[in-house]
Amino acid sequence: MSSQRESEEDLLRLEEARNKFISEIAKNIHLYNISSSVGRLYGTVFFAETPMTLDEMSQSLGMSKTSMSTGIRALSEANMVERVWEKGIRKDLYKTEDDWYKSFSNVFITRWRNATELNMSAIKDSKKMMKELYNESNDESIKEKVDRDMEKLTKAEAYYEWLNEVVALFDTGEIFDIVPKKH
Amino acid sequence: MSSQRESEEDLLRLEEARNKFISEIAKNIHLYNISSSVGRLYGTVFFAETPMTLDEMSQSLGMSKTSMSTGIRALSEANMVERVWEKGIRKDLYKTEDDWYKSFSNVFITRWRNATELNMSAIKDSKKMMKELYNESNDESIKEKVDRDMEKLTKAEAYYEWLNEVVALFDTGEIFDIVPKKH
DNA sequence: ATCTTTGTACAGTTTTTCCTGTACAAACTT
DNA sequence: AAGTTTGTACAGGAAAAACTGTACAAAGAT
Repeated sequence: MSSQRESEEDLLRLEEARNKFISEIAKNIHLYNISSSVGRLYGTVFFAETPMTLDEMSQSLGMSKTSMSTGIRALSEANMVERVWEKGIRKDLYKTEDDWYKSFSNVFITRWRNATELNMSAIKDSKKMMKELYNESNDESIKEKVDRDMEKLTKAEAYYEWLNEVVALFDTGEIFDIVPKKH
Repeated sequence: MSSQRESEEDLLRLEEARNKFISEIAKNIHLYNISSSVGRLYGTVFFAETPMTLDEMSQSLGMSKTSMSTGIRALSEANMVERVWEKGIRKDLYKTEDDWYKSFSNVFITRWRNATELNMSAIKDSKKMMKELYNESNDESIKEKVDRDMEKLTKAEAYYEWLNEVVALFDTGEIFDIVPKKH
């Protein structure tokens, strides 16, 4: 038999244990470009026994419902939480995406693919402008400068091509042949 | 022969071509947890024909020398620029690290390794607390909750182990056997 | 030893980000 | 149809980050 008092103490201890992990998540989630307090939100939903409503989150974190709304949106965009349907319940319900591999890949792939593509396209533009300048200029010192710059850009380009292939490794799931998922 | 006027125009065009790339870097450098204006600083040093002093950067960007100092420190910590010695020159000189693979790896590895290790250690702590609670509690509903939480944490742990191995792939350079460097 | 140059710590200001409360539209209930 | 409930847009306020100028210590020049 367990007394009421004991149970309350136990619940506090459970809270404490959960909080340890939640705090760490909050500290490191900036790697996903997500703020620390939205990280706490994630942690809260992660440990929730059932999918949570915005009001429950607000209550649990002592923050406004508006913040919960924007926080959940950020987490959704990063594929870290998802909306869940339950019949008879009018409020929106959210749970954490339980495939951690998927959320990591999603964030990593989208961010880096986007960056490499934009950078590569900027390099192409810059090179094109420089080539034209090279052909049209009569100034030797300018031509030398352009030459050096183009070389630098070509090196950068090669790197971005490499990075793009690395991203593809994750995108295709090939990475899991190299480093298998753990169970 | 090239006139003075022509050369000035050419220099402007070169500036413009460089700026195209610099702006793109500035836009995407937040992926390295570096602010946009420090990204411009990076780009400026990248295209400089010789290593730059803080005063030259300040002049070139129209920003305070203090900002250059802190900006360069951030870039150094990310291994994106390095200090360079030239005899007879008293001022500190900086150039960009020209091995892009190295700077990427450095940032990626340090950040993610650090995060995974802290998270794994937090998971271990949380699990330990939960195990103790499980053994000491007499409340069945608490025990169930603890059970479910531990399962969640175990899943997260497996993921972090995987991530850690992925980081090792980059750390050891093994990644270059899988996706070879471009030339 | 004195004078100059150079990088950065620090305090104050500006800009940006984060958070809240109010207000309201969309959807549901009666 | 009128009345509720629920999520979010938006404006204003609080907190954090970025930037600047001043001041000074360390190192170099005279």
